[in-house]
Amino acid sequence: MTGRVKIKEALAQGKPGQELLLKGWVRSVRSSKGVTFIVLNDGSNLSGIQVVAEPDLPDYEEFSRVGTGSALAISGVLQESPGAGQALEIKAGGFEIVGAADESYPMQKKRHSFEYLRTIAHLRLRSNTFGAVFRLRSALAQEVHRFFAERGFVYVHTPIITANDCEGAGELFRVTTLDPVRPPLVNGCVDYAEDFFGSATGLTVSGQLEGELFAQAFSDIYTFGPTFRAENSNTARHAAEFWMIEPEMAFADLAADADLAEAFMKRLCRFVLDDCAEDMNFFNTQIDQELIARIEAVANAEFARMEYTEAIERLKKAPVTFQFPVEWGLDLQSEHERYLTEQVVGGPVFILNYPKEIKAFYMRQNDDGKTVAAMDLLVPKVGEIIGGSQREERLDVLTAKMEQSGIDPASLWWYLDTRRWGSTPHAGFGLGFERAIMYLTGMENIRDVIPFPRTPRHAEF
RNA sequence: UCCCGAGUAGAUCAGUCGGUAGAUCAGCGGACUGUUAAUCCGUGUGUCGUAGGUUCGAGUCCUACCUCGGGAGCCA
Repeated sequence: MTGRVKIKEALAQGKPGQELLLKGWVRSVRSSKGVTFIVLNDGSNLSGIQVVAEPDLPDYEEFSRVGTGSALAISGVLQESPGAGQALEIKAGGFEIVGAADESYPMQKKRHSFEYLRTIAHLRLRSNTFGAVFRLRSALAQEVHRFFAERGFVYVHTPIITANDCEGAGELFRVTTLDPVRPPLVNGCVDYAEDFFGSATGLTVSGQLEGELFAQAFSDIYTFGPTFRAENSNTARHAAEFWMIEPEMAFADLAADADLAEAFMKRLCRFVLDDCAEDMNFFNTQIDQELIARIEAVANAEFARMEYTEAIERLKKAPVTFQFPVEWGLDLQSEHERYLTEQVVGGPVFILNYPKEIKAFYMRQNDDGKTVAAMDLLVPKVGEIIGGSQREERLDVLTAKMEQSGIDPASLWWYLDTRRWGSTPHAGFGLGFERAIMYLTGMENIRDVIPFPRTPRHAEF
């Protein structure tokens, strides 16, 4: 007998007659007088493996009464299964109850609501759905790195603690070592000069600005790390802590940015279909029956490109009434985005060149004086999934935009320095990792694709 | 933060006109020689979210608060 083997390996590479040692947790027990079946799962796959025991097994009685949730070690022989539902199973020759679980184990064999499972986030990991979600999340993260590595992108770890919230994107979580009850004051305000970093600091809301600095030295870079927003938003799509992927390319314009985003999205779709097939089939069966067809369509699609101005014209001509107004100069609402991608295009579409008033200060001013080189990628069912832009590389234009936006250029002197010496046209985009997972799995709540989600009033586990 | 909905057994829910608490599943006990969320028989379970109020009487009506969910805004 060799050492412990993962169940996925045993099923993929094992041959009938082979002796195995398996370890995992009990998902279900089906017992009758002459035979007992236990589904054992060790997290390596969705299905687990069926363990068969007959009364000749030493301590058969104890085995047949083991509780759901128990940790077991099973030694036995792999054999072809006469029953339907699985090709291989293991005939138990010996077992050890590594960690017992009694009847108070909160997870039942039957289906639970996601709301209930969130209250036992430490145990929901042992369910089919969350096993599939977090296996896929792990595999997808590794694929993100492979995608960029193959293209020669440098992976940057941008700071998590930062003194700049200049993007104005969301509220900052404060980071401080000052006494919250009696902070040092100067002129009635908290004196952050006394604080740990000598200035007011918080958790990062984006690594983009630092990413741009790296792009001006390494050409092509990406960040992939945690991001924090202290917004009090209670929706299925918002979390206070989430992971974001932000590539940035020097010597690149908006078209190159869209090309990268298209290749990236298609790659992620292709990957989960090919390499997470068992889990994807589960999602397709249990969560969203059109999932695989939709992801397959995106993987094979030619992404359309449409000017914002044209998008507005199309929406105005649309034979449907929208809840929100459609007017050049206004931002697109979710209903507009979905109409464009689902009805007008029938597939993924980039909307390009938005009015400058509704976009961030760092986006590149177009020659028309009215728009900036921004892009949003819209996909069926969710709307916007990627947002990006070509950045303003001209020092004078950028400085003026900052002043118009109420940002003190002096506070971002280092950002402006990259425009001062060796400035290049450059572009990048941002993708919320959890939103990508939601899209690829059909899961509808961000709290169910983050292991231990942080949302207003929730930092448990 | 705003709007809407919900909170009853371990889980998911029903509860009529205000009259004193119910189903299914899980669990537990038993049966069963190949099951697949096994099946069959038997069996128990309650601070009805919290605090007030109306009433002879409140799970049910009223008020406030708490929590959760959905939608919106904001966004990734």
